[in-house]
Amino acid sequence: MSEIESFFKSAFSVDNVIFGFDEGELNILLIQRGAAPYKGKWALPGDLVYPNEDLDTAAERVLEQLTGLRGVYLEQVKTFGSVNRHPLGRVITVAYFSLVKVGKHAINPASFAQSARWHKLSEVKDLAFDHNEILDSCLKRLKRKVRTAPLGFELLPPKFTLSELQQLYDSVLDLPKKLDKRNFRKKILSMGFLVESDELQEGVAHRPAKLYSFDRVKYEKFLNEGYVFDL
Amino acid sequence: MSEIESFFKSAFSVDNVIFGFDEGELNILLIQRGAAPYKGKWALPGDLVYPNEDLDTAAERVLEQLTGLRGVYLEQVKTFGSVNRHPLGRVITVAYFSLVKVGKHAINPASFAQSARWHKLSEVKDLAFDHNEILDSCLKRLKRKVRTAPLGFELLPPKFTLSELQQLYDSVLDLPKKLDKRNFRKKILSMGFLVESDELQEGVAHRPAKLYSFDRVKYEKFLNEGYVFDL
DNA sequence: CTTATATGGTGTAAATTTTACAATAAGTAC
DNA sequence: GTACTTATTGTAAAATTTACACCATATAAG
Repeated sequence: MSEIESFFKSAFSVDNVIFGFDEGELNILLIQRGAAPYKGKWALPGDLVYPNEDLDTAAERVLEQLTGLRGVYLEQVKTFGSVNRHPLGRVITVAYFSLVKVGKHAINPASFAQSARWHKLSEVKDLAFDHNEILDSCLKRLKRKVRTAPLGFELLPPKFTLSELQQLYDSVLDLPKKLDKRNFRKKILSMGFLVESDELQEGVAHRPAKLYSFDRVKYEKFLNEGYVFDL
Repeated sequence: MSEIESFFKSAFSVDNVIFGFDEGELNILLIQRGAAPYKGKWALPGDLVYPNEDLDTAAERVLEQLTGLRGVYLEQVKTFGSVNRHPLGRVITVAYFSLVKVGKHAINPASFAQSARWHKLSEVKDLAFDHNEILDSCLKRLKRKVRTAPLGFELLPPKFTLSELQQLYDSVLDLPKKLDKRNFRKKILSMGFLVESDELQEGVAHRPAKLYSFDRVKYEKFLNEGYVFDL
């Protein structure tokens, strides 16, 4: 094999850390591998990139095949290419993370693996390949990004309470101390892109909270006036 | 050709945005292409990744072959993989940026291209391939990173004046208003990891400034005490 | 229906950080 | 020695961040 040919003995893939928020906790969607290598192990959903497919498109495809969702938030994070990261050959993988609303979709593992399900982030361990490292990178990115862009809303239903929103931030940021309730509400409301609905929370055994929603147009105005999201 | 084979009809490369700081301005090191495609055009230095080479190693190699420098700051930024980004085939490229001290090295274009030289960032335009887009991403990353980590020092000689340091920040950040001199000095000195030397600036036609240097050990202490670099 | 329980919702004062701003000091050039 | 250029330093006002506690309103239990 000529030297130039050997450059083409490689493939590239995308892997997707799909974050969801459920039961007050950050979750990720994993597949269980149905074949070697790492048969039976949990792994990030991913696939080889098709020859005529852009990277972002491949990441969207993986997500859509698994969840049926389109148009969700997706961000490229980092590329992993250690020589021996894949037992069967040289495969470099581009890691993405996406944010989905848990429950707004059915999971279809068939196209990928023997099974797939949500895992509490706190219970994830020992993934296939270098996927623990990939997860760490994506989580770190999420923690940063969630403070500088209004991404939290991608993980919540269209209408949510301020406590749910704060719980989300507390969970994602995982700070030694929880955010202060009054200060959090003051700050997020002062930005002016959350709109109060006239609906209330239902089915709770206590005073129901008001439901709010994120107004994208108002957020654009907020940006155009020179403000920045910073939590 | 079988479908699986077609996955291997691709290659990957690294491209490196090498930043330097000279004459009060941010500069980048470009090569001039000696062969098609884009013959004669200026481009980012880069190369295919060897079959047994890690991505970071490839980026270090490109930098070392061009400048002779090792151990400089290098950071992966983003991967570009549009189907048609390379006229000769499917090549995805992992973009890195590095920070070097201009003048501490000789440039050796031979291994890459017909020539190579530093360009003022403000005068760079119309690069080969999608390299303008890559440059934009790296510059954006640098702008963010320089405020949250003590990277500026990588672009300066070991001993520098506070005015040089501020000039660097003004240049990199390119804000509508320059930083305030007194506030800048107060803030950076209060972090406690710049050490004043007993030397003075030489060869200037005005009061010479004190020279300072960055103390990496003191910076580690600063971090361990829970502070964060934030400028 | 009364009480227990749980979360929702709200304001203010102190501490800290950020901002704005100008006069003197110390060199070289002529 | 005079002109010129950049170096160096402090303070007051404004803005932001932090800390903190009580009453409201719903369901659940008795």
